[in-house]
Amino acid sequence: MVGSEGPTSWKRVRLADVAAVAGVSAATVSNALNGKPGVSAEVRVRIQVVADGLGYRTNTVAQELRRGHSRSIGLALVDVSNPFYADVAKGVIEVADQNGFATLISHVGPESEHLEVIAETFLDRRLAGGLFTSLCNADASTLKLLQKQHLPFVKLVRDVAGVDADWVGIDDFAGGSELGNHIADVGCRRVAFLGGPSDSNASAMRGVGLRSSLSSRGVLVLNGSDASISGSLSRTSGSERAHAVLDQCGPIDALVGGNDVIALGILDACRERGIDVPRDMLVAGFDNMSFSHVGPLQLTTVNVPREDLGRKGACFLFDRIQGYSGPGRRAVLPHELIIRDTTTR
Amino acid sequence: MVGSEGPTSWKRVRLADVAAVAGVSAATVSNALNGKPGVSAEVRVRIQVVADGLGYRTNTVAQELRRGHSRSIGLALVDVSNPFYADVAKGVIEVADQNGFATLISHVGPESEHLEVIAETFLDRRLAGGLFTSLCNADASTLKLLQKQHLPFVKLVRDVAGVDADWVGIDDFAGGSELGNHIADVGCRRVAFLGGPSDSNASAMRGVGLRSSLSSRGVLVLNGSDASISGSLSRTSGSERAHAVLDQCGPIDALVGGNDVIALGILDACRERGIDVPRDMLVAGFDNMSFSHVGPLQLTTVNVPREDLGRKGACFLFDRIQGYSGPGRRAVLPHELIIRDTTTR
DNA sequence: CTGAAAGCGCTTACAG
DNA sequence: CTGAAAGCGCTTACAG
Repeated sequence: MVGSEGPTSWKRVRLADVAAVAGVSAATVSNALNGKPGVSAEVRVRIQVVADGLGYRTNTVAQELRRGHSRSIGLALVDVSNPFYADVAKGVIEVADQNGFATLISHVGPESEHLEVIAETFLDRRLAGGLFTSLCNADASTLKLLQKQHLPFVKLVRDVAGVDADWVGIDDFAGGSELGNHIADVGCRRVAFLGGPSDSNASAMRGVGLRSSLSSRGVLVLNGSDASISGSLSRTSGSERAHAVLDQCGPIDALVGGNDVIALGILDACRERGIDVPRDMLVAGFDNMSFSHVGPLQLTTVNVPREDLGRKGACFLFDRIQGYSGPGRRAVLPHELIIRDTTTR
Repeated sequence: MVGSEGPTSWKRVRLADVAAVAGVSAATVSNALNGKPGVSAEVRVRIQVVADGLGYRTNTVAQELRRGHSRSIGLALVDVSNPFYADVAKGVIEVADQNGFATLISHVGPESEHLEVIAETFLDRRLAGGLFTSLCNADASTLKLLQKQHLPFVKLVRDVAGVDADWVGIDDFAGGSELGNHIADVGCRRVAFLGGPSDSNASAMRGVGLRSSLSSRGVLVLNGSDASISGSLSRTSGSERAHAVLDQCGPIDALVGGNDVIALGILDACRERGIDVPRDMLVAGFDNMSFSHVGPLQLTTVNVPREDLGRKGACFLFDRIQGYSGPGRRAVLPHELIIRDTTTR
């Protein structure tokens, strides 16, 4: 058996080895193994037997080079251990698997630090395409580089202005607006919003939607022009900003986080100050992460179909990989307001 | 500029194009771009300018084929959207990035369904190595195939008997045993354990450790030979088994989950039955997932350094990729018992 | 139905 | 310091 003659001189078995043993040409082995026509049944079987016996495995790298296209896609995200993106990644991987593609996951830094490096890696590896999350407006030039190099890609969740490409997300404005109406419905008059980063268009639209419905209902948004309105999507940021707003804005009926992680920080601050949610104040978040409905105090939030987002994005990408080349499409997936303990008195 | 002459006939610029424009040979361009000696400073600069001007990007696929080794590693896990593995993945990706390697993430099914297919993919893509989580004993033959093909890999978290390879995990027995001592310390006399899958050696050792310390303290393990002792690592499984045990085993002082997700299910069951934790009964989990300390009722658990596990595993793998070939090593990372509300009266 | 030859885009000895 | 040639392991027209 090939491969058992000592560790120093070990070589993987190549297609040429199979051809030699089977007594046919490399071309015939290639055709047989790839199920192409023009190989007699008898030879086909013989080649398969020899290949199996030798433990032959095709070399995908050589295949890709020769065929001129790879069967891998790239997914760029801020952090796989962020459950939001982990769910998106799951959807992407699922569709990629179904298409026989591998998924390569890269981490961009929290401020898109490495996006350009990642894009270049995708290019160098000749990936079939890419999916980008956590985009901010400054990334437009990098995405344009990708377009110049004809690498198909889709924008997930966040959009970036001035780059015509497929996008998949939800209607953040509508989500924010529905949440605002609910907050008004339950009688709040003085509300503060602790949003996400100012350069995320998704975060921005959530805030705009929320504030538009709130003010149309005559509800006061206390920190409209305040620094607290935007910040990082972290629990500590939520807690710190909640404290700041509670110190500065007088009585508050409800505090809304730009996502559930921020809302968790808000709940931390409430615990620290002895504020009883929902008796003394209401709290809501965004995203419907699993941790938002663990334990006795469950969070009101807006559901975002994260896996579906990943799946739909991957489908868009595979359309393009398979040759579709129309203008950028937009898929707006359904969101849903979920009312739980923290806004129910 | 190359690449602007119409969409129908677009070609990426190759090293040969750079050579032609710069008026040197391909070999010289290669040496210059790869920082090899033997290229005059003047020529080196000229080549760089031409390459940049043309928008040249090296073709990693061709490089890999020629050099005979890839700069990608594979990571197999049950599900990236499982936060346990997402954290492990984060550690792996971090170290891979530092080494200039890409990380390819594959999903094995819940019962290792696709592990063999994934292993073959890793082989076919000529990956530099692989990291495997969620392994069960039936996977030994697949791992041996990898060894026969000389693909370096490491086993993460779960171990599988009979496969000599690097392993990184924690001392699950000791973790279980410490948890058992704590449960005994707070005065419990009748305890049930709702563990993970029977073919996971990590789950098994947690149970063995817990039960050994419990019985040495004279505490009764109610479901020692019961079907409820093992099951899937899901919230519903935890809840269902908690109900079963509460129905069948008489009074219970504490219910311990094989991981935090199961413990969450136990808490669900308690809520449904009106059992007040920790007043009426104590609950503990394992893993210290972030959701275990959200909200007012925080879970006692055993911390597992998940990112470190991923990092250490990747370091082991890179040792081997860089030529180390000693026998399988074992890294036991520190765990820590974390006592919170659910076992504090 | 089968094979000889060329080529995907690089890098690596080897000569000069 | 630079270049011509061979080759990594495949696949793809093209002949026979």
